[in-house]
Amino acid sequence: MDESQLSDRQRQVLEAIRRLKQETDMPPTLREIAEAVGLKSVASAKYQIDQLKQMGWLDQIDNVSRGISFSDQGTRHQQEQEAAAESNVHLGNFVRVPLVGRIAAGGPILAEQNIDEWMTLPESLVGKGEIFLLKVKGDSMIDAAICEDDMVAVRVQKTAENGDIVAALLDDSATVKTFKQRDGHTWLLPRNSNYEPILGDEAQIMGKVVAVLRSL
Amino acid sequence: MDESQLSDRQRQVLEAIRRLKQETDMPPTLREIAEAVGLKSVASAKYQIDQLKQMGWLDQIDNVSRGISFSDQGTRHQQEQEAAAESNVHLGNFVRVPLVGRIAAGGPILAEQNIDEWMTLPESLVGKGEIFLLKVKGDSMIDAAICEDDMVAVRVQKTAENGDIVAALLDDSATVKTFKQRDGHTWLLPRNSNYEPILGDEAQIMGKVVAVLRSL
DNA sequence: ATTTGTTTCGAACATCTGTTCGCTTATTTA
DNA sequence: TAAATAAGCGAACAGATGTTCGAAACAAAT
Repeated sequence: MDESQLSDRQRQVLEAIRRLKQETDMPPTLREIAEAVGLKSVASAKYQIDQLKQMGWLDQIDNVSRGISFSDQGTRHQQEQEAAAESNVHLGNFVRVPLVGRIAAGGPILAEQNIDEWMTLPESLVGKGEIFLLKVKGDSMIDAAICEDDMVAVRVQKTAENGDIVAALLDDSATVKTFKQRDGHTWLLPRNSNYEPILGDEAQIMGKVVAVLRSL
Repeated sequence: MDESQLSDRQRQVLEAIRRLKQETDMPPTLREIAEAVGLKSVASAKYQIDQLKQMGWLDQIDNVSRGISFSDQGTRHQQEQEAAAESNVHLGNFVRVPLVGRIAAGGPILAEQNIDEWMTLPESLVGKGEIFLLKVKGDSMIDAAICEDDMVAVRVQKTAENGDIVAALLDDSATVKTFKQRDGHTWLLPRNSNYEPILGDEAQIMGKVVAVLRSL
């Protein structure tokens, strides 16, 4: 994804989208883009958008007004732009994460009714991605230094690597265990010699534990 | 601008706008709002928006799709909401805490040259008071579920109670141990059978550990 | 010069979105 | 009880927005 393969017009369009989005706090319409870069037809703007979409710079939702957004790659580039433009202003990045209470199998984990409260944490602690907090029940992970009533920050992902500490859904209840695949089976390993490994073939991986928080 | 004059429905609408805006990175349409809060008519959503607009909570550009934004006052309130983390009881603020690096005996612990970086944490996690962060060296507290490279939040205080986990200054280096007074002596107890208790009569108590943070 | 591909334009169209209106329902007030 | 107010609904309408299509302008290559 090299910027050098962009035409002047394409750079102009990307920059206009960034600027308009910052000014109005919402993505621009095709007509707003057309006017911003001096195109006299909406179709021309759409043509440019379609090109950038195909090149992977933009995402767009069909038939949705202002449905333009930067793709992951495009976002990365935009952030570099912004960082270069205003280098000293370090706006601390924060993530607003829900503390999930009741867990119901089947339904979406992050449904509104499951959320007890919200907490805002620095991104330096939990990283990027979709994060939620889970309160730890029991002492099955004590040898991994995770105690009862600790809060774990979980980044949503469907799979995991061997050795990752994951939050998994098993029989309507969430559990935190070490993830291990072996002999074609998935195991959820407690880190406490008083507990036995759990066969996790039927378990649903909610995400990977990326941080541990404990209030004393 | 008191929140108490808001009806349940109005609170619901404000919250939905905030949530949808965060999820989609653009303000919602009236129909999206209607569906989000369970209103079956677009007109009902507009009715609510008009109310909130008149009350000064929202701004809206006429005839512009997704033209809804929080007014200055509304934004202020939203930020308070976020800062408060919507916790049911705790209207906690945020605390800006320094991560202390090098420790020098004698001098003030929180001197500027000792501070590596700053982190902003929710007060619900670390509580009130003068707080600093310390990176843990070694595994002497492993049985208290505090590992090497964990960060402990320390609330500054000169004394401690038996059983408290404290940060203490001993021979120019900071250490985290369990505090115990017995037979007129102060002991700093490691929580790892490989280590021996330390006589802490000469140690300077920096403060009490009130939280543990671990990034994985 | 001809061809080819890219880009722009204008217009028509389909869909989305905001607005208005009359009517109902429930709640509050007189 | 009756009137008034608040809240919601459905439908129709108008304006905004995305989409499609054909034609024209333009540049580069043959």
